[in-house]
Amino acid sequence: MTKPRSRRGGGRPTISDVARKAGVGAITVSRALREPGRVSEDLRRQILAAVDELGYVPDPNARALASARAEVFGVLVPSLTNNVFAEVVRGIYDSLSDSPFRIQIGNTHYSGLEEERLLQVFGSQRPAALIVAGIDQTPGARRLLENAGCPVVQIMETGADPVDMLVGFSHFDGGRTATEHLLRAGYRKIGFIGARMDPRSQRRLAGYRAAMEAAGLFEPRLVTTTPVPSSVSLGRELFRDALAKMPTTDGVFCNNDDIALGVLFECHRASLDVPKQIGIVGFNDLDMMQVSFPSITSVRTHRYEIGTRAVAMALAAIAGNRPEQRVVDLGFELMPRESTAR
Amino acid sequence: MTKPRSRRGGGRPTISDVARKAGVGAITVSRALREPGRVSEDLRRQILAAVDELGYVPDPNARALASARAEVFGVLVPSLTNNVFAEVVRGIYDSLSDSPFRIQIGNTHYSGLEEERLLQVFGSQRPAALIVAGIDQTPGARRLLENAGCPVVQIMETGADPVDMLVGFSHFDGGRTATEHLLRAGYRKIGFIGARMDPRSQRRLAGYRAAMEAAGLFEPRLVTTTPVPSSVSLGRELFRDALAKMPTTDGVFCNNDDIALGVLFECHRASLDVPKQIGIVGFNDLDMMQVSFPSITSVRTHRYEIGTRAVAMALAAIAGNRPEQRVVDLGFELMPRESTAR
DNA sequence: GCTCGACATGGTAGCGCTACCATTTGTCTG
DNA sequence: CAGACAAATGGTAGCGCTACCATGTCGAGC
Repeated sequence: MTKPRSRRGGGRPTISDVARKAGVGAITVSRALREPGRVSEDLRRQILAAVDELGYVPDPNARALASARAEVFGVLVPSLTNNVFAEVVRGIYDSLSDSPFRIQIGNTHYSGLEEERLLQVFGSQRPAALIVAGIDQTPGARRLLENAGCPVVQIMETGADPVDMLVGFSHFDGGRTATEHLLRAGYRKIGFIGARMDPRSQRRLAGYRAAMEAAGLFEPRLVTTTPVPSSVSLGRELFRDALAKMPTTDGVFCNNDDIALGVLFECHRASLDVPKQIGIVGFNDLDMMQVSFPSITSVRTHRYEIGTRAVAMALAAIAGNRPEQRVVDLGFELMPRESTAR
Repeated sequence: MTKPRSRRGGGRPTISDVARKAGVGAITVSRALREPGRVSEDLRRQILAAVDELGYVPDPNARALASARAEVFGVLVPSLTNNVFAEVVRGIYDSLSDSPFRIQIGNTHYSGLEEERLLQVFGSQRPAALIVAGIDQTPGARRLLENAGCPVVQIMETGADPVDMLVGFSHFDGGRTATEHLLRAGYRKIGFIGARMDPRSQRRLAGYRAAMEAAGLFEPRLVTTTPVPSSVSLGRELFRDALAKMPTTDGVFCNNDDIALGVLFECHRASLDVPKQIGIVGFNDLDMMQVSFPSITSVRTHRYEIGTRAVAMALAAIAGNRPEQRVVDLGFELMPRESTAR
């Protein structure tokens, strides 16, 4: 009658090792670790001492299995290298670093199908919460989110009909505000240059169009877009295309700051004076916008805050006090700079 | 005598539901899913049909508990927003997207203690593999890696004494090569500008210093560094500081491309001719380096490949055929451009 | 015909933890 | 001082899966 002790486990201490050492029941150890308030001061001390001495670390897999709930935040973003999402993710990490929650990031590559697949994978773990970028999920993905059985926060946008909660801002308004700024500065032949053209870019384009139409200045040939992923070099190329199409262009609203920077560099190369001959507005307001020469006007978005706020809302919902405000609009801020100061 | 069926689980189908439906034992379902070759054609078809019909998805937590091994890659990087690590992580994701492995990223914030803490957390899950940035772990972290019981790949550097496997390149050589290039182009008062100054930056600085000393041109006052995180605007500031200290500076080797871009912008602002009056070399060769005006010489590093290669090595080790080459040097490539062409 | 081993399948017993319920003890009420 | 009730602790029975071992079947080899 030998005890088969630790058939597979690498001999790591388990909760009953701790319990034995502390002279208590296993369940009390479990409680001492998760709800310290429910265990008497004395025992708690004893237990923590035993934990320390044995170097006990709870097994999150066993925990998840027994409680039917993993201490994991699932995060779905379309890109990892895009600075915007990197900032959001950083906000999420920073807000969660002192919590017991682990983070699992999925990269959807801007694909609805991939998003659906990842949602399936993430859902099978019974995560504590899900944070997903965007509001344009496929019907299948939306159903998965609705049945996830955990708080869900959609991020980056605003809208009336979130799955559960929503934090972001209006890309349409951002695009319109940027364009109106150029109009106010006196630019007339204002182009739109955009890469990737995901749903958010589309909404910024729609905002641009609304502003241009309101001014009676919209022309389809002012719009230059591509589904290719955004980059500084692409910005330069697209601007050249745009100028070839419309040589009288006197301003551009760029889909994002990378594109804007590419446009600025092309202006330097082509000896086009910014802001005199060409006005430039970017989107997101990365650090470099204020440093470039000339500095570039941009629409500042609160990316890091979107991450922290999404986590805060999810944590509140987990704790049982779901925020009454299910949709949070963090807005944006136009940062006028030299590139439009003529 | 009611059956307590699914006391807690959200009523999701389990492996025995599938087994019952397919008319086989649970263990056969398990095998059909993990080692299809060991189950007869007939049963396999039946089982997969049942899986489909019920919408069965295996519970990774239960799986991990039973097999004492989670299908998780733990990845530890010092920053999520730094483009360099974002690219590495992208490589890791892309290489793992068709595998059953999930990815868990930890952000160490350049802190050895935080790295140690995260290693503890990650280790408790019994991950399939660990990928960690750098070779300068604390003794405690190194011990945790050695006892992780899974393949470990250190990345971003080369060295003689990896914990297990290592993929990267020599930052010292990179720094020296960049500096030698400036020297060859005729620059003499070459400054070093660096932010953050993590171990890799330190090695690049050491490479710079070696090259300058070999040329008999090293001076401590040519070096301008700060522990502050890197950014374009910081690059501009540091360059101003450097010029104030050493007005005769005629070239700079920048710790990274952000700093280099900041230097370039400051040159524009101060009407310093690049490359005539000031030569600039960056590090990493981000896309924008080739687009800027003038384009900036940089040291191209193979970040994405570091990620894919690290995963390939880990997967090989998991499969039992540990690569004979435990240390892989992916090298780097100097990209000479206008910023040093005088 | 019989043994042997390869192959296919299944049963049993956990993996390490927590939900649920039971028990004990102490404290407060009337 | 009985009764009620809260607080502290423990036992039992799983969570859903897989490692391990057992069983059955079949054809090859003697």
